[in-house]
Amino acid sequence: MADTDNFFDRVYEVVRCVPKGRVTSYGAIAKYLGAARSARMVGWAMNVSHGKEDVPAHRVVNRKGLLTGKFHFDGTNLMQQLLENEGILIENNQVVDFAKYFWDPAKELN
DNA sequence: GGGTTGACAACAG
DNA sequence: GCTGTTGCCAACC
Repeated sequence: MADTDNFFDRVYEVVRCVPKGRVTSYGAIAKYLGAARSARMVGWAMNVSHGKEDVPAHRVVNRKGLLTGKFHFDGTNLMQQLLENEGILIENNQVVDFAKYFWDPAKELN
């Protein structure tokens, strides 16, 4: 386990550290990992993290706060329901007051 | 070893 | 402001 995950494991760790009621963006995580231009890698990691309950992928949204990956979840609005359960309001597949709920690992974890 | 894909992001039109 | 294209890098076929 875990020798092939080095890049993903970093993502898991960051996402896992995201406090409840907060959301982060792929770019923020990627940038924290030193791969700011590789935000897609974060999304790929999320795909693998799908089977990991410790990785709240629903707290990870794109730069616009849009729930891009909600279609990848089991249900259609499962991701939204989870975020609402965290206390985050979602409207039109987008996080309300995204900037307020935005959690920057490079800043918070620093 | 090579080509395509991908839960994004930034720039150009 | 939105749509289209490019870039980036790792995984998948």
